[in-house]
Amino acid sequence: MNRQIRSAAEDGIVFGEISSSLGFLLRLAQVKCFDSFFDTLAHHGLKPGEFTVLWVIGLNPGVPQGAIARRLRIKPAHMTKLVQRAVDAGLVERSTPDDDRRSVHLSLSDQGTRFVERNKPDFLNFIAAEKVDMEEGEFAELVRLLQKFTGMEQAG
Amino acid sequence: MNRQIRSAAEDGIVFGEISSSLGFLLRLAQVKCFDSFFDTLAHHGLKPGEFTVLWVIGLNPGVPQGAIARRLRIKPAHMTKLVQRAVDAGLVERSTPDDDRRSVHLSLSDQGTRFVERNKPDFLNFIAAEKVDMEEGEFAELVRLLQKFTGMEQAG
DNA sequence: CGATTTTTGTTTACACGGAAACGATTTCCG
DNA sequence: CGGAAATCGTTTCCGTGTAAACAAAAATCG
Repeated sequence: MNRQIRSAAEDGIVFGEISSSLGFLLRLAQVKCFDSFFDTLAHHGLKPGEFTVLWVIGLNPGVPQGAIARRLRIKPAHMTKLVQRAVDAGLVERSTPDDDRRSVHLSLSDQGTRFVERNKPDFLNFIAAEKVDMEEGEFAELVRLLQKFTGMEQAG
Repeated sequence: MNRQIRSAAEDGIVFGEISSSLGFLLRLAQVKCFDSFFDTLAHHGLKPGEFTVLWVIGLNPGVPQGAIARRLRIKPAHMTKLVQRAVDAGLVERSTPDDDRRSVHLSLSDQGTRFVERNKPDFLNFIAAEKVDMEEGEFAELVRLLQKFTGMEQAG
């Protein structure tokens, strides 16, 4: 018998060197987080990226749309649609400054501010709860290393 | 002057607690890996997931399609198309075992085997090169923690 | 055995995100 | 100044991945 075939049939699938690939592991980890996010926060009708954008606008009122897009690695075409939906929902307000009439600056509306404030606890609790599967120190270390890898150390 | 607005205008955007969110960091990290992948391996005409599937089929010939989909977190509907393209490209062969005629088992064709063998070095070099931005030990630790988080420790 | 339920993969319809082309403005320089 | 180039955001079009409904086969169970 070919042991490799048998083990595959038993779902003992072998991954080889790819199981040390950062990109591969990141995707698996992200899917896991994503699933967890929806299990926990689906009832808010929010997707992770949507809440993140609201959150960042709230912390940086008047920020140029393009600046957020660059920092969050959201492509301009997508950012336009994301912002459009948020404006339609009454959560975000656009303004065009006189000193550069190409650009669009973003702020939360009063309703948007209340929305973020109201959902903030759940969102932060979710961040805290992500670590359930790991030992405390290891989770902190994982976050630290990812911050370093992504260059997010200094933006807290 | 409002310091927060000024710093935003200078792109000194503040992220607050979200910069410790695992999901947020994973997305940024994945985008970074993704960009790096295309900078390095675009000329192969491969996307990361496509090569990964070929790789895993190569290591587990005759593996059921659904088993790969589950382990790689690829949804069945997507898996069907992915496999269809690989079959159309002559890289993968389907077979329906007699003992379960619902299922589909996958193997690399001769051409697919040669393809994986030929591109393996570049792919593995890419995995090795991902660590350029970090210190050696930290990169290894990051991989270890992600393996633990995703439950990939034992599948190497 | 025969009807119901479960499993496996496919089809269809759609949402998300991106590339390319574009319009509007600003900046750069000759 | 004035034309060329760069920047900023939007629009259009398309590829990718998903959910839902489906078809076929196998397992379950009365």
